[in-house]
Parts: sequence; structure tokens; C-alpha cells
Amino acid sequence: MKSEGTEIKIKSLQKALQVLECFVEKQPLGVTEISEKMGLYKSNVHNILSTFKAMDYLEQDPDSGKFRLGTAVFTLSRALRENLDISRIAVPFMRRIAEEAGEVVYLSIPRGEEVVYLEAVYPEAQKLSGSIVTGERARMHCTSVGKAILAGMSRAERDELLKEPLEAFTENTITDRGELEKELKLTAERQYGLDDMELMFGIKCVGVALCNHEGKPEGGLSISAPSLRMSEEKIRVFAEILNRYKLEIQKRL
Amino acid sequence: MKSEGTEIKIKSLQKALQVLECFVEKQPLGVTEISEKMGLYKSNVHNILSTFKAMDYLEQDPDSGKFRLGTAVFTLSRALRENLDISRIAVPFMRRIAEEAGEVVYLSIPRGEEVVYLEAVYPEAQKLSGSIVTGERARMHCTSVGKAILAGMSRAERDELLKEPLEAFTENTITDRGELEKELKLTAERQYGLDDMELMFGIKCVGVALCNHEGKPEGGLSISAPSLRMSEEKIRVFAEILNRYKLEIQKRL
DNA sequence: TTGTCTGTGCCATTATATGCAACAATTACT
DNA sequence: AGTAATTGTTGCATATAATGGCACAGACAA
Repeated sequence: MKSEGTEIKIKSLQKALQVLECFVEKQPLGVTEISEKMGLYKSNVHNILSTFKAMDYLEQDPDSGKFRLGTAVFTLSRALRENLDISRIAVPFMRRIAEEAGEVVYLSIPRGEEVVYLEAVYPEAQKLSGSIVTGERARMHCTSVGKAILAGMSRAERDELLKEPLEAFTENTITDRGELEKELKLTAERQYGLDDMELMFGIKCVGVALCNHEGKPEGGLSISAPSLRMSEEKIRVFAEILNRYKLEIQKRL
Repeated sequence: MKSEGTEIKIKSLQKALQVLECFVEKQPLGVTEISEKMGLYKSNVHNILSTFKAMDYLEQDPDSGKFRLGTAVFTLSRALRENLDISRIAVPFMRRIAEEAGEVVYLSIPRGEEVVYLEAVYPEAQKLSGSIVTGERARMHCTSVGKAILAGMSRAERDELLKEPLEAFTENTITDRGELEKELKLTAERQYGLDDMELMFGIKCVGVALCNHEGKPEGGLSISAPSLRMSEEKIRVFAEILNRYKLEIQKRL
């Protein structure tokens, strides 16, 4: 059964979801604010928000009347995560990686031309709070895992994926397609991806891809740290750790 | 600004969300399966699923054609969690509670007549995987946190909330409204809620409510363990730990 | 008070989602 | 193999239902 019908069939649903996604950028939001931002009529937005509220996707502050995200989205995300067994497999190993490296470890999965961060494990030493990064997205050309995944593809597959222009996020971001190819060649040779402050200034990352038995990348592991704690030598050490556990995890995928 | 308009204004959106929620129970799902379960026409369901797919709320397996949840719901849930600062405040304390108690600690928040589990922290000894419970919901009358929250309310507030009949999940679940009142009186006196295998057979929980400066319950902490590790004495110890940290957390709410 | 925000309610018009049938592509069965 | 019963997908006319426009009520500031 082939399937290529990625089309918007129900415009009202598309619009409603776009309204819902406004809340990712900012919370709380009011009816008027959204209607202006999206160029819709207030009554229209009001109807959408009311319905989302009745379905628990939004909550409304009784005093201000403004809306924020509700718990239904949380329940959906649990169901999603339950379905991704890469989390279950990788997290125990991530704990050990975090201890060996002494830095934060991320698990991400490729989706389209982006990677989505699924899990974050902090070393015991860093008593940081919960993984806020979880659920965040980033373009592939400026992340360590993204590069590692891209490096494992054929040129044709890459061209298919990287249709959008390479956006710059810092002054280090690679924006030239040819330069990226050279970087990916290097990535493939040394067996790890490196993000040298290309997404966030002051943060460096080392990453590897996690592939299934067919060789298809299903996710990636990365170690992230402030550049001051990421010397040339540390990078080599981290890459060695990641590649060691990569094999362990891939055996179980 | 008053706000009481909790009405469904856009039926097609309600229907679409109901379709989406089918995936919480089971994944993957096909067009036909959903259309039968919901009494809708196949083309209708197909249009809904296609739109969700185009918006990244669903993914489709290229081979089987069946659908599963997509990463957009994950991004939304991150935004939701970011907004709930009770997580940020409580998680560091939960780590310490987990170590002291040697058992799993949950953070949940009340929503309507249910509690929604936000975070789970495991003790170092238990090398369990990620918090799958996160996002799950449970009725108040059969959970330790739920009872602790109910015990802090007036009888009128409780009657308003507990309109639905008290469903039984195990043979221990309290289903009689009068008996629940007695249990809640006891809960208030001893300063902690107890779930004595009332939700899941073999699992006992001790829980307390977390209230803001106005005394309104904003969440709850609970320690959960198999009944064999939950002796009378352990319950008292756990309750003491929880109440100790409860004060610390409430100061920061 | 007055002016200007907010979210909410109403209603006619028309844009749009739906119901239905037929299609194509798998899988299961004989 | 060959046939039957699945599956997801497509197109189209009709009628439902979302929209656009305006008016309203309460909150807040000047």
C-alpha cells in the first residue's frame, strides 16, 4: 500500500492547529492577540479556542480570560513516547554516558530535515532541573547528530532533504551547500559529528547517529557542553564514548 | 473578565481531536479501523488523518499505510511543561526525596476530577527507564495525591467535583461516597493520603498536596511502591519525608 | 464619567466538510 | 495461481457548518 497523499484536506483543522501552535512561542495568549497575528476574525479565533478548551487542549485563566496550553497535549505526547522504543532502549545507556562524560547527553530523532530532541540525561554532578529541551527541534546542518545522520546518506538523499536554504543561527553556522559537503565528508571519516557553536553561541556538541539493522538512522546521541569544557582532547574522548555505546544500542534496535 | 463559555463551537474540530485521541489507546491505527470505531465515513476519516499528517501530528507507515502519532504533539507538550513552573521547582526536591525514600516519586497536578502525572523521579538504585507514566491520568478518589487534595477542600467543593460515580479499578477501590468522606477525614487528620492498592493491584502510594500561598492545591507529590515494600512503618516514614519537602516546595510556589 | 481595551454572542451567507460510490493496490484464502 | 476481501485513496454533488461582520458586556485606565 503506497502512500503519498500529504495534503491538507480540511482547511478548518489546519487553521485550528496553526492557532494552537501559536502557544508554543508564547503563553498566555488572548483572542485579540491571536486574531491579529493570524489575520483572522475574533469570533473565528474565539470559536477555535473555546473548542480546544472544551477538549482540554487549552486552559483559560478565569481572571484575565487569556488561554494557555492544556493537559490533553501532554497525554498525547505520552502515547507518542510510549510508541518510540528507541527511548526505552537508549535511556539506560545515556545514564552511563552522562556519568562517563560528566556532561549532558541528548537523544534525538530525525524527522524531515530536522532533529527532534526526545530525552536529556544530566550527570549526577549537574543537579539541573527537568529536560526542558525535550520536544525542541533543530535543523540538521547545524547540529552534531544532524551532521552524523546526513553523513551516512547518499548525496541524492541529502539533496532531496536539504531543499531549504541553510539558515544561519550563529556566525559559525555553515550556510554554503558546498562547504557543508566538505564538513560531512570529514564527519564520515572521523566517525562523529561536531557542532562548533553553530546553533548556539558558546555551546559545542559531539554526536553520532543510531541506525537500525537496515542501516537507516533512527536517532542520534549527542554530548553537549560549554565550549570551555570542550577541548580538542575532550571531543575525541566523547566521540569514543558515544561510538562505544552506539554499538551497544544498535544491537538492540 | 468572566469566562464560562466551555462549549464546543466547531464540531469538525471536536471530531478531529476525538479521532486523534484514538491513538492514545492504540497505535498504529488504520482509516477503516477508526471509521468503524467512531461511526464515520472512511473518506471523512481519511481527510482528517491526511490533514493531521501534513501538520506533523501523525505519521504514516509507508508500507502498511497505517498511522501513528507524530512529533508535533511532542513540541506542544514541551511548551506546556515549560509553562508549568511547579515542575521546575519540584523536580530538584524530588531527586532528594527519591534518594531518601529509595522509591519512585511522582509529581502530579489536579485537573478537573483527575490528577495528571507530570514527572517521575527514580532513585539511583532502580535503574529504570524514562518516565512512561508522565502524561497519564487517574481519578482522584483512588490516588494518594487525589485524596490529599480532596481532603483539603470543603464538602461543597468536593460535591461539585465528584459528580461522576466512583469507578472501581480494584477490589479495594472506595466506591461509596460516604465511605470516601470518612477516608478523607482520616486523610486530613494524619496529613497524608494513602492509596492502598485502590488503583492498581499490588501498588501502594503515599501522597501529599502542594498548595500555593492562597492555599489552593496546585499539585501533589507521591511515593509509590509494591505493597511488599510498603509496611505500616514505611508509610509513616514516607509521609514524614513528603511533608518535610512539601513545606520547602510550597515556600517557593 | 468616558474611552478603549478585553472576551463573548448572534445570525445570514457562503465556503467547506461530508456522504457515498467507485478505484487501485495489498493481503488472505482457496 | 486465481479469486475474494481487505486496505487506503480519489472525485464530486449536496447540505451542513464554519465564517465574517457587527454588536454587546465587563474590566481597566485616564
